[in-house]
Amino acid sequence: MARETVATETAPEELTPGARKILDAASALFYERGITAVGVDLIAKEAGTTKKTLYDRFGGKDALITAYLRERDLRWRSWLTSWVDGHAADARPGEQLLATFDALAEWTRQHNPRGCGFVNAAAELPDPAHPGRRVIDGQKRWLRGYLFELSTAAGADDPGRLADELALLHEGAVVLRGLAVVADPVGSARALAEQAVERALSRPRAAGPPIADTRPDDR
Amino acid sequence: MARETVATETAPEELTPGARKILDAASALFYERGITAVGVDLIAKEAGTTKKTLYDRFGGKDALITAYLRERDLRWRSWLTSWVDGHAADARPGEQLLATFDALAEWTRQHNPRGCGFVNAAAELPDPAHPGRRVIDGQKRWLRGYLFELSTAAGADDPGRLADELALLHEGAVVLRGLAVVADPVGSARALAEQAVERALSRPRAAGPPIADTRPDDR
DNA sequence: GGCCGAGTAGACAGATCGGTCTACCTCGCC
DNA sequence: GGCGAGGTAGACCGATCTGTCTACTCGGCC
Repeated sequence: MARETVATETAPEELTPGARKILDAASALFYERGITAVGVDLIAKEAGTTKKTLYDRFGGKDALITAYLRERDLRWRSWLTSWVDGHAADARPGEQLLATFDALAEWTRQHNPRGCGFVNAAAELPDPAHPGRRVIDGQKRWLRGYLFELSTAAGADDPGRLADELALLHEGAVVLRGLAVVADPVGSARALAEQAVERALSRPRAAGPPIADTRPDDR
Repeated sequence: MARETVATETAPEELTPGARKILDAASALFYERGITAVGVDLIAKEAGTTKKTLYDRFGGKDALITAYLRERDLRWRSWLTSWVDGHAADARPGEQLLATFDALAEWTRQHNPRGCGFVNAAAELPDPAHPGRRVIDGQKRWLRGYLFELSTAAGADDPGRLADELALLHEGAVVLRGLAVVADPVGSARALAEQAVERALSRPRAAGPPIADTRPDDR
């Protein structure tokens, strides 16, 4: 029983060819049609494999859902960090914070026509005990933490507040991308972010003990 | 066939007692557990009625989903407008725009522990032809239009841009409410909104022809 | 009294759900 | 040559899905 769940524990590169095809098919179907609405039969058929392989490699649908979320999370993290590192490495303070919105713009263009995959998944996983929920929480916490780091490095007067605000703008932009009601949500978010960053940097943090982060609950 | 769909076309007050119980039960279950995951048998059982009544009154699950979204939409609209009218009727310009976030704060406290019901529903209704999608689009467009009206009344220099920004902040706040990663998302959104409103009102609109709205696609 | 809208009770249908199973094939490695 | 991991093919299970149906009850209205 412990061996079968190996696919959800190790790096995605170590997946068996069959498991790789299944995870690819499941990722596309889960995002495009919803998690509950997609059955394991369809996934196996779309992947060109059989349910046997699916259950041998992943153990069950819940584990497959979790693997889908985990891989999407990893992809987003490396996308964002490599973009920020590459496009604003030695720019003026605050530029890296705004670069996250440029990364988001390109990400949504390529991978997010239907809104945030994690928000959508959370809507379908109401049970807080579901393993996928931990991945979703981790993704949101990671982004907020990353923004907190960049805010601190930029010298924001209250990096915790700025991180909260920028995380909010990220979420709002991604969600509105999926609902065609605002012309350029990422652009609007970036404009608001510029204001927020400007304000946070206009009153530079006083020298002294570093300001503690004010995250809601770190358990 | 035309008669059966009466419940989805008329005001919710005109619902039959049985239909009322079914819609109430369905609304709670759809929001708390997700739309696809909830079956009609459970809805009928939870409502203390039978499937027969459900199909006689609503015609089918899709129509029931649409009725759920429609009623939730109406409730939110009247909640927001009455709050804004009551709490900031004769205040200084821009105050009404910020009052929408106070209304949102109380709304999420009472009705939105699991994020935006419309965003969650959109995640489960990928088919653009589903009648529920029109309700979701209508809700988002209405909010954006309402914010545009308030922005214009407040004398914003670019009410279209301000409406886009405030709509974005609303969405971000509601979504983040459902994911406990930011301490007070509505508060953060309100803080950002204050900045945006202040900026939009600091350069009052020049006299002359009214600025045309720049909505993405009004069909 | 007669009628009809509304509701209850519950069987029923066909499809699909997640999940298990047997049987067989193929490939690389010892 | 033998062995085991990975895969294919497909039957099978019980449960649940949406949706339909018959039969009966109740209450208000003409």
